[in-house]
Amino acid sequence: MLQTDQKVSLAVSTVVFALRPHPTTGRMTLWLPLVRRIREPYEGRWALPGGPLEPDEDLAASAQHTLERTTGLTPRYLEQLYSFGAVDRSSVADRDGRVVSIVYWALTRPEEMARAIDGENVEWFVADDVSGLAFDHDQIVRYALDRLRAKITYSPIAHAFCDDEFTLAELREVHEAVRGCRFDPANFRRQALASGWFEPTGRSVQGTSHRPPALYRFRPSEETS
Amino acid sequence: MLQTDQKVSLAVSTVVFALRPHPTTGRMTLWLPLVRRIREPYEGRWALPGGPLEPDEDLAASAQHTLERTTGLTPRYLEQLYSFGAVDRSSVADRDGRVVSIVYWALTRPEEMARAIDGENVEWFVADDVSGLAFDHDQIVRYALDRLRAKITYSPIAHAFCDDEFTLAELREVHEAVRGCRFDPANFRRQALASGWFEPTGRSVQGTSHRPPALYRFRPSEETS
DNA sequence: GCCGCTTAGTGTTGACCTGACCATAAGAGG
DNA sequence: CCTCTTATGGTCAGGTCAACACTAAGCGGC
Repeated sequence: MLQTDQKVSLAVSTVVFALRPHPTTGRMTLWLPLVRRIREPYEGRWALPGGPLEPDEDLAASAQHTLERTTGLTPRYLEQLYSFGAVDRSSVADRDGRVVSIVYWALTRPEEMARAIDGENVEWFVADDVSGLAFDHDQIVRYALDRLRAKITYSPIAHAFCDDEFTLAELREVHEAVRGCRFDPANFRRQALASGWFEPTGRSVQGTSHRPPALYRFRPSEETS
Repeated sequence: MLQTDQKVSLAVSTVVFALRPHPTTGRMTLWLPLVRRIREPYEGRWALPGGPLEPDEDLAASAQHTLERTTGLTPRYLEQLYSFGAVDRSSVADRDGRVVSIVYWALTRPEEMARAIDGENVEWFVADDVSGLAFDHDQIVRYALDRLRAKITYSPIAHAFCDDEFTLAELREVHEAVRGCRFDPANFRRQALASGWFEPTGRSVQGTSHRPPALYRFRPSEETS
C-alpha cells in the first residue's frame, strides 16, 4: 500500500438518461441510473456510475466500459460533459486523496432500463427529483440536465431516445418530455423536416385506430470527418 | 525517481485569445500565446501554456496560476473547454506516463499582450495559422477556436476583449474579427441593444473626426446564483 | 355503408426577426 | 459653407414561428 505524495487521481463517471413514464403523473420523464456506494466516503449513498480511469483506455472508452461493468448499459449517445475537480469535492476532510472526475453524459432507449436493473445496487430515479447524492453529484446531475435541455433544441440528439425508425409523434414526445412543455404537432413536424436531420423510410405504422403515421429515420450527417 | 505503477497524471492548459491586427493584412485577428517546450517530449516545439495540477488548487485556479506563472497573463474570461485524454496523446511511444489535460480557454485584452512577452520562451501567434504544436495541441487550438466562434454568437463574451467602456463600433469590430465577416453597423447596433447585455454609460468618445459615439458597458446579469 | 372518433398531415395568417439599404445627425477640417 | 467620416435611426422585403382552421385516413359501432 505504498502511498506516494498526495497525488490527484482521476475518475470517469457518466450521467445516463432514459425516458419512462413518471410513477405518479404518468407523463414521460427523464430517469437516470445510480449505484449505491459500498465504501467510504459516502458509503450507502447513491452516486453516478463511474470508476477510476484505466491507464490503457481513452476517456470515452473508459466511460463506456465502466458503465457496462457497473450497470450493464450500452448507451446510444455518449458525450463529454465537464470535468469536476474542486479540491474539497470528495469530502470536506478526507485522506483518500483528491479525485478529479471527468463526467460524460449519455442517452439510452427505454428497453435498456429493464436490462439494467442489477439487484440492490443499481436503481433508476426520476432525474429532476434526485438529491442527496454522494460527492458533488447533485450538482453534476443538474448540469447534465441543463446541457441536455439546451442541446436538444439545436441538435438531433432526441433520436437517440427512439428506435431506429420512429414517427414524428414519438420524436415530439421526446422533446416534450425533455423540455417539459407541449409542442404543436403541425409546427413540430415542419421544423423537424426542415432541419434535414430526418428522412422518411417509406414505411408507416399499421394498426392504429387512426390515420397511419409515416416512419422516419435519422439521416447521418454529410460531414466528412 | 521512485516510479509507482503507470499512473495517469493530470495537467491543466489554457488557450488564451487576444485581438491584434494581422501582421500582413492589418485586419484584426485572433492571437494566442504559446510557450516553448524545454524538455522531452517535443522539446523545442511550441505548446499551450499549462502545467501539472497542484493538489491544493481547484481546476480553474490552477489554470489561472499556471498561466500567470508561465506567461504573466491574467485573463478577463476563463472557462473550461474540454478534457483530452487519448491514450497516445503524449507521444506515440513514450514512457513518461500518460497525461490527461483539462483545457481551459480564456479571453484577454490587447494591453495584456505587451506585458506577456517574456523573452524567448513565450510568443504570440496568429490563432488560425498555428500548426506543428506539441502533443495534440493543434487539435485543441482548433477546438477552442470553434467554441469561441460559436459562443460569441449567443453570449456577451465579446466584451471581454474590450475595455470597461466601449463603443458599439469596437464591439462590432470584435465580432467581425472573431467571425471573420463584416456586419452592418445599424443592424449590429439594434441587436446588441436588444440583447439587453449592454447599457449606455451616458458618456461618449470625444475628439473623433465625426459624430461622437456613445459609450456602453457590460451589464452584469440578474441571475441570483 | 354511414357516423363519429382519433391522430396525421397541410394551409393560412399575423407577429416578429433579419439583412439590405436609405436617410439624417454630428463631429473635424478645409 | 462644403466635404468627409462614422453614428444612429427608418424602411422594407423575405423568412421564421406560433396559433389555429382544415383535410386525410384509419378504427369501431350501428
